[in-house]
Amino acid sequence: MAAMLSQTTEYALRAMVALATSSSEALTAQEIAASSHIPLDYLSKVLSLLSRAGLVHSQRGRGGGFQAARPASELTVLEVVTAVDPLRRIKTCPLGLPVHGENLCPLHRKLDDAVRIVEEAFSATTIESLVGGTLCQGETCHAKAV
Amino acid sequence: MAAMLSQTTEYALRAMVALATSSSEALTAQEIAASSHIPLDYLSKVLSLLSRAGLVHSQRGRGGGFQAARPASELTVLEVVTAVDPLRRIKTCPLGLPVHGENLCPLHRKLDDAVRIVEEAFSATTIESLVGGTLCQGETCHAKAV
DNA sequence: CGATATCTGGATAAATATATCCAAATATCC
DNA sequence: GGATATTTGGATATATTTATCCAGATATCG
Repeated sequence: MAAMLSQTTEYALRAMVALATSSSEALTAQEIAASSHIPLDYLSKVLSLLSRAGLVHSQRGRGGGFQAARPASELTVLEVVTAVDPLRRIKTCPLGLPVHGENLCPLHRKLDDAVRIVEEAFSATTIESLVGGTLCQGETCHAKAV
Repeated sequence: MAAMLSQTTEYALRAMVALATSSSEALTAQEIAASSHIPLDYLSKVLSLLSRAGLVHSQRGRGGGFQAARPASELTVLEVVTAVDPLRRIKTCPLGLPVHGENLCPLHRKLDDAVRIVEEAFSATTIESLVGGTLCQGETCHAKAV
């Protein structure tokens, strides 16, 4: 029953969209958690991953919070995914010894193809392109849903 | 750290390829487990799912085993995946109330797009097309890998 | 019918992902 | 400097996935 992307990935993307959407200098974890419906304590871990990956800057203490390290127009979905829960390309045979280049069996070549096309789609999608339609982001989701 | 596809899915596909590859009437779970390097007891559960979904026929007792219910040329990867661990299209906003049609926010529309293209790729891939290159299937994987 | 081989399915264990709790470090404000 | 707000990170709890164990049902063979 596994989704294609983990919950951690979903949270990381929501958080980056929240940061990209915000006009203020920085958002606290609490603010992001509230607006994006993410459990605060878990979000803290995810933001920590994003911080270590260099995608956000963090500031401790009163008045602190998180800021995107780069403009949303220069940040892709793939980078966010990779920071918290990388897509795993199949490079070697999962059954045995390493197999290089094109030497995967047809099954694993096809499965890797699927990962690759998702990778390509995500690398062509900026966080900026996810901002604007406020429907599933924050409170407005409930307001506008029917 | 989640892969895009679950271990269960990987096993189900290996098993279907094994059944499609075999020339004999039926394969026992033990034979499939050995040739495809799948834990026997776990494979039993997976084969049970495939059986309930009608993708394989099972026969109990001595001389029994599993057979593909349909020719491999008429069975797609998507059907196998769907039988054991369905891809979950995003149809409603994961944050709030149901949102119909095109009303997902940009983030979830993009994520659903990714699921959709994988779905399309898998529905265009037959199990038959996975048979033949024996590299990552069974013992030969170890033999030919360098 | 008895022995054997096999699937079926329940119970349980181990590993991993997700979530929660809370103390410590750090920065700001007064 | 003291009070407060915040990130950081360790410890633990819960849920889910994966794996294992084993008894029961069922079929074949002699």
